[in-house]
Amino acid sequence: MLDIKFVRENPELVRKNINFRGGKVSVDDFLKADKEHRDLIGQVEKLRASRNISSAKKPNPEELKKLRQQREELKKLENRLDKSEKTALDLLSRIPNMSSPRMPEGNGDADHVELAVWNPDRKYLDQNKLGKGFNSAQYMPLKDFPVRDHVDLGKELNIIDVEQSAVTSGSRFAYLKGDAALLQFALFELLKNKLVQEGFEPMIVPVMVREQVLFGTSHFPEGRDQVYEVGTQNVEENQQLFLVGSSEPPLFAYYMGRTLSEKDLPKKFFAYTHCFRSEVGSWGKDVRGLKRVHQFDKLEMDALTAQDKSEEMMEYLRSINEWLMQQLNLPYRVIMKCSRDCGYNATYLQYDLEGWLPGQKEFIELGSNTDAWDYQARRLNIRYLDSQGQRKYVHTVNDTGIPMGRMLIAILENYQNADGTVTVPEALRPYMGKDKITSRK
RNA sequence: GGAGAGGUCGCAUAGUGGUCUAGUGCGAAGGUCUUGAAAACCUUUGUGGGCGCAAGCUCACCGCGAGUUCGAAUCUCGCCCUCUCCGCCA
Repeated sequence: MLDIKFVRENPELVRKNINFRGGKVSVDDFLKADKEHRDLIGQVEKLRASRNISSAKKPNPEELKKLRQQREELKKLENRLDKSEKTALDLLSRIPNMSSPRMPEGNGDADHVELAVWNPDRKYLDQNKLGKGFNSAQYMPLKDFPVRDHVDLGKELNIIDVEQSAVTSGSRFAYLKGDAALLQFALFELLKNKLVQEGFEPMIVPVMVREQVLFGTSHFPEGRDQVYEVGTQNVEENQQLFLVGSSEPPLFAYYMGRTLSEKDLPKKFFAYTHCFRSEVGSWGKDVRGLKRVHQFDKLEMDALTAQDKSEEMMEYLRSINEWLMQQLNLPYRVIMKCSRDCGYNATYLQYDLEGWLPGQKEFIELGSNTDAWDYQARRLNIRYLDSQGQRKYVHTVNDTGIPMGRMLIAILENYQNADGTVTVPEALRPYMGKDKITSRK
């Protein structure tokens, strides 16, 4: 969340930014609750101070009577204090992050700014051509035969089964078999090796976490309906656990409450986890195949940086995204997301990586690269001591890395051949042990 | 699932209702001494919030949350975590 003092001192800037981002929370409501809270703090502390003085020594019976009365008064005030604090904090936590000056204003697809467009044959598109009104899809490669989508292809090759998953689990699940499963492992190997070489720390993390963790990364309160709650029956008493939709919450929460040293920054790490998403609100949309499922696997890259270093980190993560796509020889673009479609409240600036699908003739989102500035760090209370001994909040940057299911879609559609086989991308062959996926019925 | 032990300032430990404004040791920072260092000695040493231009004043924090009390690290209840043992188990 934002620095409470910043909001008090710059209500106009914050209001403008909420509007820019299409938020609904009212700054005035917050300021009012905050003022009430601070007034109550003053009253409560005055009472506590006088009590502390009176109780320092054993009071006489007459004083006791007075003090008993005072206690009741204090209790009432303290109740009001708690309530006002919760109200103010709840409102504050719903205010979106301030936005990068680079973030374009807009509502959706037409308003994102293209940063790079690449295809395997012609490489980068001239930067000067990018911009509003340019249709980069026309630059992307097409097939000269009827293209099957990943669901048909997966069925023909007997490597993706969404019929049996419908029986076992319902809609929005999939079985990956044989070469599809091997492809996923190969993708993991390719990026994992690169990240280890780049000095990222490999992590295996809990995928069931407490509310506090999801609040910390600002997936709560606003994104709560996207998250699965675990029933309490087989869980420790009074524990409400949630299935994560991303490894970002448990990864960042690993450093929750800690003060790091500036010389330990940046910290780069990655995790490979299942991700669970309810997808309420998108019922009926993208229901086919692997595109939007309740459970998928992800290799995610995250980083903690010193202040003023997160933008650099974001570019670095983007360079890894692009390295991966170029290793795989997949056509893609990188876009800068616009103000009313830039992920969640924590976003300071967001890039999306989109792969090209020659069958659908459209781009598919393959990942988000988000600079959250100090927004998550403040909630998670992750700080560092700078070289002057000043305590500061770190900046957090997170990047999807590889969303396995969707990357499979991109590979299957781009690498299919007219005869129904799929060529294995060269970079994955060492891990696949073959160069072609053929039907194995 | 059952039984027991424990959780106090960076670390280690003391503290079982009011000089606890949490003591002591270690560590760390500064200083004295020294050619330099070590040792010794002296001083300092947490986090967060509110008020204030500031100096400063004040509140909260002893795993977490409730409660008892004029007053809680200390008493009561609930919970969490760690360790040991039994049971079950990949």
